[in-house]
Amino acid sequence: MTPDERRAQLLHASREVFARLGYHGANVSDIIAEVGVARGTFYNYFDGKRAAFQAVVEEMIDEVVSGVRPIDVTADISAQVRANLDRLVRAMTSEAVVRVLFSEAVGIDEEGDEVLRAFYGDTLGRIERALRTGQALGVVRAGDVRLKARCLLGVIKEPVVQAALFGEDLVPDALVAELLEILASGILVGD
Amino acid sequence: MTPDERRAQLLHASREVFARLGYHGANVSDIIAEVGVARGTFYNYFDGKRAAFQAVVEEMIDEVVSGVRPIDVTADISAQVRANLDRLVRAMTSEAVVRVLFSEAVGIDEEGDEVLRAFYGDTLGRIERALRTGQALGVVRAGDVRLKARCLLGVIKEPVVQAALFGEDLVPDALVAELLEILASGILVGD
Amino acid sequence: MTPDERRAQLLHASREVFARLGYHGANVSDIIAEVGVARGTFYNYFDGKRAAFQAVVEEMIDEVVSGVRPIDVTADISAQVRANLDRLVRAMTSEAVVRVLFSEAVGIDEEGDEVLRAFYGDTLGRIERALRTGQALGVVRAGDVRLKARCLLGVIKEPVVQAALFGEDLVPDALVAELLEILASGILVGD
Amino acid sequence: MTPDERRAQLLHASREVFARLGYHGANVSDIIAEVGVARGTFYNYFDGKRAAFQAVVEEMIDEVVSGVRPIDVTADISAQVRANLDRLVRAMTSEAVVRVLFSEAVGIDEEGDEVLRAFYGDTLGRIERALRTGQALGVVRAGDVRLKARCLLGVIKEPVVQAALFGEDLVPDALVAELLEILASGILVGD
DNA sequence: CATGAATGAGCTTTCATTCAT
DNA sequence: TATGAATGAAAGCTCATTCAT
Repeated sequence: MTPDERRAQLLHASREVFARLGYHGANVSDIIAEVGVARGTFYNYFDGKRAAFQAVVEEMIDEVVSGVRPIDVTADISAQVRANLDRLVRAMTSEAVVRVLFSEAVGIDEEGDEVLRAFYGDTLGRIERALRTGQALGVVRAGDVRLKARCLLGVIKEPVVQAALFGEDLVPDALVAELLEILASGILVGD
Repeated sequence: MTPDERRAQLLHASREVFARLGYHGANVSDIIAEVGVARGTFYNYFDGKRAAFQAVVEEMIDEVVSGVRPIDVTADISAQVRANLDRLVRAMTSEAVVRVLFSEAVGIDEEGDEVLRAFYGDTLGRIERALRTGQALGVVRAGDVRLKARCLLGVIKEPVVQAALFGEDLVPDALVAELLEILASGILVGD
Repeated sequence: MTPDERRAQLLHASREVFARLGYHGANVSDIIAEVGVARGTFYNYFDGKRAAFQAVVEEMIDEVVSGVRPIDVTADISAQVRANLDRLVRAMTSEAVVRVLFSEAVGIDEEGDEVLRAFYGDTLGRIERALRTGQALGVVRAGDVRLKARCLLGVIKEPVVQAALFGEDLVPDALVAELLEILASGILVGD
Repeated sequence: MTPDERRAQLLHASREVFARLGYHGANVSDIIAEVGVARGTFYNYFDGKRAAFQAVVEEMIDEVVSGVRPIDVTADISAQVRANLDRLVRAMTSEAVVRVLFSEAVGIDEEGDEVLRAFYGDTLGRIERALRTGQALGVVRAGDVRLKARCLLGVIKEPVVQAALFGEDLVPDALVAELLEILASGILVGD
């Protein structure tokens, strides 16, 4: 087993353990037990529990962020929006991601918050840009884009978080459909 | 100082400390230092750190939930919706509430999750009922009410959470206005 | 047992243990075992192993330093010198003091070195002042007082250190007598 | 690179590292990093950290001890004494030697103490023999030679140790001159 | 009721050493 | 000989909780 494989193995185990037990509930012991490796080995690959968690968070952030692609205004926009939404929802529809990224990662320490701010800053920035492009094209309503972006993020995230909290399986397609409708028309019957 | 006052005092201090330091970052020492009372006294009023936190969470849940009143269909509906949103946003626009309820309270233990599920179940139930009423009245679009309710919660909650994460002051009025627009018409320019 | 007594008890045990095992050889476990107290109790009284050691060192420094009294030039000088030497030698003729102060305390960390520098600075300062007074009175040879002071300290300290290293019992009186002779006439037969 | 060269290289690096960081502060990692060699290689040449330190100590002891030559009574004695002192002071006036030999080497374990006892026994034995010769020749005062030897060692060693502790540069010539005066006449103005 | 000294399980982390390649 | 991944014993420290006063 090469060092790279070992590291991957430990990272994977960390992800499992942190998702199952949470940051504070998880021990280094749990992680090494999962891999079947000695305590010292863990510290050969990560600076500590905190660093392993950070690595897990960053991996998850990558998964989520990489799903959001910039909109090509010369192609079918609504198809791209739908595709982005779809990838985003699917990336978030992993209990592990929800648990770790949206719950455990919050408020561990200042450095962790920094990473999270970077994540949200990045994600929201992408959404904002898309919205601004949409405004220029006349397909997005006028108004505070930052606020709209946050609302949009919330409308996507919350159903996922709630499904995880209640242990339900989320059907991505249904959520995407609902989201598209809300995007298009809101919730109230506009006349 | 009567026992009730003592308990209130300790609860208040707990709230402050948990909001400032988070559940895992806070010590019983911090709480008793805030009140200026001996360690044993704390345990005379609460079963432990966990129980004090639970009490804080429940107090906060009450504050948030009590803001959402049932809609009286014989009166001006949109005014009631606006008023509900307003109270909800204001109740959540306390850094303490956001920090404790939306971050720290998640995933501490199974019992805590139960309380949280109750909270969200209650809140979402109220929203669902309102939506169903709205559907019956023809002012809310058809479709999965549970999903809509969660989306609605997210659209309210996320801007608040993000503002807290980035340390910004949130203007409730602006948020409420935005929310109303999204409710009514979505984000995209309807045809 | 009052807190003060407890602290004294722990300090005493720390002194014993550090003297016997050295700083690096000693564990907090050794100290609490000596007292028969729980681990946490130790940390209620000292910030940690390092702090307990510091306290021991400072106690010992006090014992040694307090033995050196300023010379009253209006009284019998040589008697005072003899008395000072006597107290100094006796204070240092404790295996514990020698071991801890002259061996273990050196080079633990920068803060520890600072304390040690303060100790030596203080002690050597007293000796220097006495020598300068002696020079003014014409009873001490001219020359670099700082260097003389260090030589003087060495001539006192080394026999004590060596006796400890070889596990011999040192007879303070014999050492004091020898020191007085060296002070007065050196080692070589003067012309 | 021959095995002998490798060993010398590792020994040199150990010396550097132990002098800089002290025995307990130094890691095997530090030593191999200094040489740029793998961990296992270190253990091919030394039995372990302890053994490498011992080798360093013994090397230093040789340097110091070899400076003290027996007195040839048929030649100029005081010139030989001066030369011995000079070599001794110069050998000790290396921060590395002082740090390692006079601080770190003390009290590591029983075996280390044995080596140190051997060193001091040897050095003090040489000094004692010289003193005894001097007594026979009538140039050294009568009295306990062992005690005198220790005092003599202390008067040499302490200024060196103090200079190292305070980070001062020691001028060997000045120290030698002072030592010669103390040897000859003590510190007090005789008769 | 209030006090606060005592408890001790449990956690993270270090690092000298080994040994298969 | 050189390598370096793996090992695991051992240490320091925290802090929620208890209970005798």
